[in-house]
Amino acid sequence: MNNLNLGALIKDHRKKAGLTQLELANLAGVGKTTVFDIEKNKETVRLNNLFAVLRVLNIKIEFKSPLTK
Amino acid sequence: MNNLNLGALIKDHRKKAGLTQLELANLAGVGKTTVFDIEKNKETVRLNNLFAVLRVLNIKIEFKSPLTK
DNA sequence: TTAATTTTACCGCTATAACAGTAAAATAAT
DNA sequence: ATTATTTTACTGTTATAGCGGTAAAATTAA
Repeated sequence: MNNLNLGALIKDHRKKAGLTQLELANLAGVGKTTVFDIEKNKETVRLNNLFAVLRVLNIKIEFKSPLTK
Repeated sequence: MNNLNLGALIKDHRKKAGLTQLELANLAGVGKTTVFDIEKNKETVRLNNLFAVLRVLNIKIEFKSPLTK
């Protein structure tokens, strides 16, 4: 899905990992502004930056369609 | 997963939909270069552009982690 | 084969994401 | 309450994604 709550999902995972936005940003190798934007569901972020954040939080992406099922 | 074959997945769906890169780009409201880049697994594309392409092809995204399971 | 289509790969230009500061809200801790 | 921490929201600058145009490969159709 075009998950509009991706930001909330990431924030929740970050909190449970005991990380601040700045710590997550440093671990992911992105700027703090980018983490802030991602958690605010700003969809103009770049895919590589999102991937870097997801990797730190151990969140996997799956793509599904009628063809892949 | 940080699906490295997202490009191939999209290309496959596009082909099965009988669309050219240019047609898909127009339907998604992005430039042809963007579709080309996405199919080449260029991860610096912007999330909104990827979402627009996925929507046209009816591909859904899911995020999974030990916490969401 | 040849012709038509599509994909790949450039180009220059424009718009803006990403960045590190900074500072003010908001939240949490004492 | 006060203090410390974190988040939010700006800034100016820099790097580059995205764009249409073009043209050459590659692929497909005739």
